[in-house]
Amino acid sequence: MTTKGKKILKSAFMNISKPTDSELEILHILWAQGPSTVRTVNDLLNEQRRSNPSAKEPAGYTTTLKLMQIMFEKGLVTRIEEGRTHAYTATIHESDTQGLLLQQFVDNTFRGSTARLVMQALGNHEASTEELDEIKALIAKIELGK
Amino acid sequence: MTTKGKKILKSAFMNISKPTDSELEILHILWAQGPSTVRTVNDLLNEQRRSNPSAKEPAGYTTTLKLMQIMFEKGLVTRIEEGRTHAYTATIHESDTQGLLLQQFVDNTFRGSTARLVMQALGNHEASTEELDEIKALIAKIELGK
DNA sequence: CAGTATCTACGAAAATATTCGTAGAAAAAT
DNA sequence: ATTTTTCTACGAATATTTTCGTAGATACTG
Repeated sequence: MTTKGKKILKSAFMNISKPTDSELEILHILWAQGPSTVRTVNDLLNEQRRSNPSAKEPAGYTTTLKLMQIMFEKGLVTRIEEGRTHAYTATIHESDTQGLLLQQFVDNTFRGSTARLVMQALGNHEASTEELDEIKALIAKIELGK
Repeated sequence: MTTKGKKILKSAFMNISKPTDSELEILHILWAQGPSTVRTVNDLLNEQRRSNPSAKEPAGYTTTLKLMQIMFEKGLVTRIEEGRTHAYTATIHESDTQGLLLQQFVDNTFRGSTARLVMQALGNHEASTEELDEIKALIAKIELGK
């Protein structure tokens, strides 16, 4: 098996394949919670899904278990045994992952134009005053560094 | 079949399902070129892929044909017969599609926080002075409207 | 005209992602 | 101590996406 054509996360960790949408849902929970059991992840996952009408149907326990086992095989998570259960931890950092997914998304959807992405994001979405201030501050900081 | 859990593009056009990655590649070509034949799309597609080392392998002609036929069935494109061949046209607008894909992407990857998306985008990517100015202008405009 | 190239349509294989049932071990509950 | 619950492991069914081979029609070439 070659890696040609595969999408690869090149964070501090090499050769970790891009997480699927389902995997990303789980990663978000692990990032927010820290090391968690399958039970915890499954409960939180379904809680989120139930409170979001456009989300997928709640997942069965073994579905989440299987996904996390696959993520373990892929190297997306590690796990340690705690008695009978396993505590899972994400091996990749949230911002690394977001950065690389963003890069791919900009390439795929905006043909690489970050500016157009930002315009679209700010234009469509109702950004709060606080968000806008944060962004302005960031721009100022970037301009200083130029 | 219900639409529950399906991802739906609600642009001016209702009930059009979200394009897959491959479909998006084709849409980009149609958006850039206007009405095009399968042959044209396939040629341009493979040209792009060959010049991008992290892209997928070039696609066979019937692969692209089949994809475009499926897109036609889904309503993502229309087509008119031109002699023996078909000229395909995207039915959805680029900015509508980008907006809705972006919404999903922000939800999936940034848990809905547009601000964090923008921060990540500006932070990682080398934005040009012109881009930054454009963005500042946009922010000013949004703030005026508040 | 005969042969070759090019097109559509279509079925189905291959690759990938998602879901769940079942089995067996360990813990908890009664 | 027996029953019930809660784990992991694992195989396999489903669903989705991507790829391609083949067949038949039409256009092009020599």
